[in-house]
Amino acid sequence: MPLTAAQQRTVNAAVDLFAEHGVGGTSLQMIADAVGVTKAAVYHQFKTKEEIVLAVAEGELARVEAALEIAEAEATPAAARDVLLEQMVALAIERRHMESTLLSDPVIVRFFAEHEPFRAVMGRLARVLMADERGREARVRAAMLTAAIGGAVMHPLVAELDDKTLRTQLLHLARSFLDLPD
Amino acid sequence: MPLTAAQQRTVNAAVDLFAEHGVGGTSLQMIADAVGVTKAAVYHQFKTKEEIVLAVAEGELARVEAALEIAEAEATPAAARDVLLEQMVALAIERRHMESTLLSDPVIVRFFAEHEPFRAVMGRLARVLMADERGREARVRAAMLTAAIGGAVMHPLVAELDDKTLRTQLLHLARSFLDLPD
DNA sequence: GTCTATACGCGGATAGAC
DNA sequence: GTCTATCCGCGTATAGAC
Repeated sequence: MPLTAAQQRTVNAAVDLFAEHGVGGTSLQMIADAVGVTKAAVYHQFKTKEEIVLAVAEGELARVEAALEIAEAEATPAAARDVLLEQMVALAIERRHMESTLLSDPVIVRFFAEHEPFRAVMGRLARVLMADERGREARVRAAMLTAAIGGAVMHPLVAELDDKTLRTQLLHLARSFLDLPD
Repeated sequence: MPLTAAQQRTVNAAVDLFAEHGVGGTSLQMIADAVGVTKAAVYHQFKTKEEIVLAVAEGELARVEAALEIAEAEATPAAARDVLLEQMVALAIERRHMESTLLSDPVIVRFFAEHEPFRAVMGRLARVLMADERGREARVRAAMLTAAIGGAVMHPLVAELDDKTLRTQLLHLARSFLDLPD
């Protein structure tokens, strides 16, 4: 179900505010003020705050799905995995400038853990990431790699690196973690 | 400054509730009920909710510091790094059973990012983790490794693995990421 | 479809009595 | 140390105007 114009304005404002103050730290009043309407007007667009969070999360999910589409179009599992690595790194780099807490927010995390559509996408992501491997080691490796790319961009240690350098290093080290050539 | 008995009871209750519902999802009323007193009594122990969060975060920090003490007692940087890896994996495994969101919670993350004592410990951790290396690659690698160990334990992909297996795999893969022997 | 007005309950926080 | 009472802001919710 596509969003109406008013809903889209609300979501856009919410994304910025969630990224800056966290979901729990963002009130409907703040969102309403940012859009330039009243609380009740926002509440009319989305029946609950959770629905706004859901819309924001779905927006994020859509980007991951787009990355998956590109990767899964490759001919071999190995090629798909490598393309997915590039996509994941690119998404993570974009994300780093939203003060953000957006994906580490418990509320968002809960959505990604509980709602089936999110789990399905995460399953696809894991499958491509593991290529043709199957064992425990491959699972742990995929879990670590996902966490490493997503978490490293927010780490103070890399705060001073510019986007291009960080992107190159992340991709290089991710490949080396998988014993892939550069 | 050590905690009074009443403060310790409050903190103990808070840790469990934060782990289950997140910081934002835990009200002072919930903490008060868990301890068996009123909200105002809790407020007498800690002037604000943030002070409770701080006390909880300091408890977590103390464990990381203890791990660092053990690692830094080693004779060489390489040995210190390897011992620290073991300690970090052990801490992460413990943590996995707190539904948790505790360390990924925006409120907690903010504390670790803004308060100097936390930054100092994180600096020590990074230093030991990088051993005698200095360059950009070492920094990104340390950031990825920290995120990978901390984040992987919560990943759905490894949910079915028992603690011992996960611990072994994490340590094995962390070492391989650093090109270390097992 | 979009908005205003208004009300209810809850969570964070403070003042002051015991 | 703990209580009662109270204040304010926010999230939820409804009725109704444009």
